[in-house]
Amino acid sequence: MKIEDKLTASVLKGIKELYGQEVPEKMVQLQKTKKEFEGHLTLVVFPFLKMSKKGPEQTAQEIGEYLKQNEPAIASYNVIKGFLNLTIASDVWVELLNRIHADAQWGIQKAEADAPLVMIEYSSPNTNKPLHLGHVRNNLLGNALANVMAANGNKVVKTNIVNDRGIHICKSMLAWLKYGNGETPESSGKKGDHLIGDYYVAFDKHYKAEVKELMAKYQAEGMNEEEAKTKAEAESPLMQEAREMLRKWEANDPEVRALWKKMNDWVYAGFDETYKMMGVSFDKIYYESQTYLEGKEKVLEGLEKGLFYRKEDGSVWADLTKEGLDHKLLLRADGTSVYMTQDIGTAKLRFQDYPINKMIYVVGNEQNYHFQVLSILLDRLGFEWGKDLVHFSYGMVELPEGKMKSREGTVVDADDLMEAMIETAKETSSELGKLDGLTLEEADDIARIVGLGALKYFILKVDARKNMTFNPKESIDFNGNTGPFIQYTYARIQSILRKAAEAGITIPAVIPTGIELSTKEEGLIQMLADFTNVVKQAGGDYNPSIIANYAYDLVKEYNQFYHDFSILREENEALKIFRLALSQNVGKVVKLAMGLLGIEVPERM
RNA sequence: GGUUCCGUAGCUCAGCUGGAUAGAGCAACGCCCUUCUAAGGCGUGGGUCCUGCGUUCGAAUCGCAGCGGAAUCACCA
Repeated sequence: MKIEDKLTASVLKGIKELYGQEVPEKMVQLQKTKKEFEGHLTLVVFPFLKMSKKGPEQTAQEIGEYLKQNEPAIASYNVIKGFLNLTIASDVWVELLNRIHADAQWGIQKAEADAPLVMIEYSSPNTNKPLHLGHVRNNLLGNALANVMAANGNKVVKTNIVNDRGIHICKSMLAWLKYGNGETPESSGKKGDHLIGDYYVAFDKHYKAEVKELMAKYQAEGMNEEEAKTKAEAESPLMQEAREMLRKWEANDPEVRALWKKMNDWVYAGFDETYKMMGVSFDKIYYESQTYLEGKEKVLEGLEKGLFYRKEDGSVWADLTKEGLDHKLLLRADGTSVYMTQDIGTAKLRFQDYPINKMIYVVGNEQNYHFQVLSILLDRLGFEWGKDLVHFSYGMVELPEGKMKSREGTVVDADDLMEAMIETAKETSSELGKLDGLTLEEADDIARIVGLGALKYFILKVDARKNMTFNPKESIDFNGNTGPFIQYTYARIQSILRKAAEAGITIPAVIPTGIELSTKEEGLIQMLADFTNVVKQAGGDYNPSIIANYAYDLVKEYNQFYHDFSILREENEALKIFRLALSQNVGKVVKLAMGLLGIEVPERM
């Protein structure tokens, strides 16, 4: 039983005995005592003044005295204004540590057989260019959120919907045919996704040149700038060719399809490498080329049931005015799908594959309206989870100059960024002389863990809803509130544990009670115990950043303890064992918390 | 214009399910390695919590109004 619950029960009992009233549990506000006051938990007594008919201080005194007499866990109390600060006995803390100590997966719940199934869609790249910083945020958030949901006892299916069709892919294909000279990832030594991305940029370059030329021609013929631009864009031979290619693709033209498959496979091989380095994975991948026709069927079904309506030109619409929104197009007049239709089709396939109880879409906040609409449409179409679907909406990553634009080449490439972070980590390690006595392999592994840890933590510690600025010139920090700071604390703890093992000290399964603890030590146990609540809150709020901030607070507290107290040099044997056990469990919880974020921790650094 | 989100120290951010004197990191300055990893610890300075009104014993937190910024309101995906 949690200490808070135990105390709450005692307070309720006390109120009844002192003031003769039953009060709801909600009125018992127990919170962590602020650092500047003595005590562990604080009871806010203002809500009880009406029944005690006394001032706040006197009421607090009465309740405090009652608890001291009747609740063995309470060692002492003090009253400041309307706040009753309660100090909990050392033995209670040691017993609590023992519970944490006995549970290798402290705070992490396992999914029961009847646990709800949560599907999380994230990443969702286009296959015409490599992953960039925006995807990095998406992938890290999606992966962390999946871990957090699983730690809350849900069955989790991670899924990725790959946008593998459409005009943008045709642009890359066309440029490759025209300017590629048969270049392949093998022949060029480039990653497949980067190779294709280069041709996407090449298309844009040639297209822009064409438009410019045509515009000049039309303007010379007397058109104004805007007219000339519109006409030039419409008549650009390159763009027309790309559209023709898309038509051929939709008509299953064997040649176009073969090229499409070849080039997409190059891209997937590249993506796989990036995902692997990033440490993210998927249980099931869907491709839009396979789902985009499914939505049409579902929409027509809805049309028959009278959920949607058809305009004179043949296009199909949903009337969302009752929900305070607008009319939304679902099928074009020529019968082809739009974005929304595809998402409906994907939903249909997914529900065929899995008994989904909850669907979470990790998609940027520019899609807020889309998901508002999707929720309503899925609900109308009879998907039970449609109404409560979660759009995990995250803010944009911007550069100091503003938004990243892939066509203008201002994007921060995911592979480059990870490589740069690892390189920086390596340099830093070397400067600090941390690599002495390590093999090259060990040093590389640490650099990878630390470099990626810095990047991941940098992104995950921030509330996902907020837009964030990334300055490539100022590399991500390794000191202060950072991933490496947390990893460093973990490595320190492991170093102590290694030394203890070398000295033949073993940590028993049960730490004996009967020792006097410092407030620092008690506070650390309190924080460890709190991890269960943190995981629950992160799951309930769909917010991984809570885990990140918790990990930081915990190691900051531990570092103070580490600085102020001796562990291996402590002369009192019982205390030494306790401190070792405390350190070990801090290390364990740090590793679990970072694991939820998808961040590894090194044994030394 | 409608909708949604954001606004806290010079910068990056916590805190927001109402509670005590609003916290960290970075940057600046000063101190601490013959002692378990100094990627660390300690200290100093730095705030109209966007503004106003309201609810409350109590508001950074809740409500309303306004200001500033972002996204979106496509037969693009």
